[in-house]
Amino acid sequence: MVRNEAEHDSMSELESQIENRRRKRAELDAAGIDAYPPEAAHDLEPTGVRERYGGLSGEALDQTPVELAVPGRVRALRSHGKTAFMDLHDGLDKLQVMVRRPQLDEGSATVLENADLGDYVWARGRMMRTRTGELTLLAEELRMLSKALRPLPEKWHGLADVEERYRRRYLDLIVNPETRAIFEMRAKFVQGLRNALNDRGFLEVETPMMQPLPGGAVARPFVTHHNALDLELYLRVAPELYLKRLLVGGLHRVYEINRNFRNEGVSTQHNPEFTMLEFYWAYVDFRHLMDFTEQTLAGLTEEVTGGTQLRWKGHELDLAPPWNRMTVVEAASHYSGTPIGQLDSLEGIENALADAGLERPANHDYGHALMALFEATAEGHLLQPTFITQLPVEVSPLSKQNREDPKFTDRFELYIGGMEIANAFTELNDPDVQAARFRQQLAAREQGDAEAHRFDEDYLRALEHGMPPAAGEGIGIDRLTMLLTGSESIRDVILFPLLRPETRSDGQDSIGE
RNA sequence: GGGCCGUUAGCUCAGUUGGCAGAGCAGCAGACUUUUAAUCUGAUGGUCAUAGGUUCGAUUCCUAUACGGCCCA
Repeated sequence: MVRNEAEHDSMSELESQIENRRRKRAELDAAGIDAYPPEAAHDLEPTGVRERYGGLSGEALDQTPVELAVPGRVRALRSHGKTAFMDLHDGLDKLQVMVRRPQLDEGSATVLENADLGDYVWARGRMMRTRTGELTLLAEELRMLSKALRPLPEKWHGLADVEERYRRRYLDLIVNPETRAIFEMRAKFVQGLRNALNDRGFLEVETPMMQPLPGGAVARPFVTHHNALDLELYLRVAPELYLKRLLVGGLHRVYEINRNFRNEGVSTQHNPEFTMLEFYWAYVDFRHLMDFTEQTLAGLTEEVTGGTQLRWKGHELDLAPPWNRMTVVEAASHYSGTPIGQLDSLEGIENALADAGLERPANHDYGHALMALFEATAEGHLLQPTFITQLPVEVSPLSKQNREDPKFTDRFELYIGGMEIANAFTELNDPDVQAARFRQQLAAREQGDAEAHRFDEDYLRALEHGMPPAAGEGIGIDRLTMLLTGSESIRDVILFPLLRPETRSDGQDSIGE
């Protein structure tokens, strides 16, 4: 296609910047300098240099010279005629490098000539302090470690465009130190959880993420296919049923920290893949897990953030034990303003739903109605850590019933900041009762409840071999990280959250259709 | 799925009640031997998300679409 002149020689701003950088790369090539050398022998990175020599005065550095080779990404470049300064970053800290052009060998001078913001550069020289007292490497030699062909976002404002931060997380991490801090805190917290469990004799295991029968949670699964076996498989919605098979197998304290996949909408609190800790503890019941949970989460919060208080959406949360404990009925009654006695029948709850202007849930039973009332009226108010106990049996197909009131199960959900953070219960280990629960779920499924639990014969068979009394819990790592870091969207605590694929904006897609 | 909002230079943002599109940073050319958001001079850089429509004229108004954000389901 013939285009007119104006279009012909036009080069976008970005293209011309890339062109400039490629030109510099070519000049390095022409000088016989490898723009992408295979290694970079060095003494310390910028953070290490500061840790080690940050306390030394200029005089001390002059008296006992320190020679160092340091690599890093060029984040600032200030040229003053015959002198130039560059800041080398390692992601945590920076080190200023000073060069005097007349004192550089020819190769180093070529590197300086052709250095841009964003390049990885290596500098060797002597440590000193400048007139302003800045700890500085006075370089005698420079090497290019990796030539960046694209420009970085602006140094001062960083990368603000939310979509760009998620799609190009590497840029977000380079220019926004808060982003890095979130993921470091997340890692530290997960490590603390592992330590807490390992210290109590738990064994970390990995169970299938691809399951022939999805189970362990009320959720819709992703479907996939194994070619060689010609087998429908589901990405797991929970590891629960496999971990409990391990209880049967005598692994009496087990846990797994990994991804679950639920085929549902995306929101500030939901990503289709998310990370859960699930652990199972033989011979204890759900009350024991409440104690363990509040102690452990409060302790780790303090360890990671320095205190038990958290700022969350303008509120001050305090994770210091003891935490509130109330039953679902108590919470629903309190926050909906319904007399507690009215909530012991399906009819009473449906009246309360109607009074609150809420629709009846599709599953026409006591448990689903009660949970609908609770979720609509109470959940968002539960800012301070609160254990909501005694969930109804209809929504708890894997929990053991309460011995006094069989309408309810020995189960709790933990709410913090208005979000469900954890879910735990005394495990149902009576194979006959479990079989009956599966049948009930099957009936619900046949009536159109796509989230109802499947009938898992292989799991029942395991229970028939005897599972010790036990309690199990799942803790949402992403949401906890949100609380710890004050992130109001789950996408801010997941490195690569699910986004729709980018489409080209040059109109090409709209032609074919 | 619904409602509201956003999309302007590589980045961060102005702006046009419809009349040649603006700044800072980055980039380019130059000056400068202790700067650190270096400074100074100069010249650049735009399909104003995409596709239609209204209009003498649309980046601006209208419609649709894409992607994103927030809220609701």
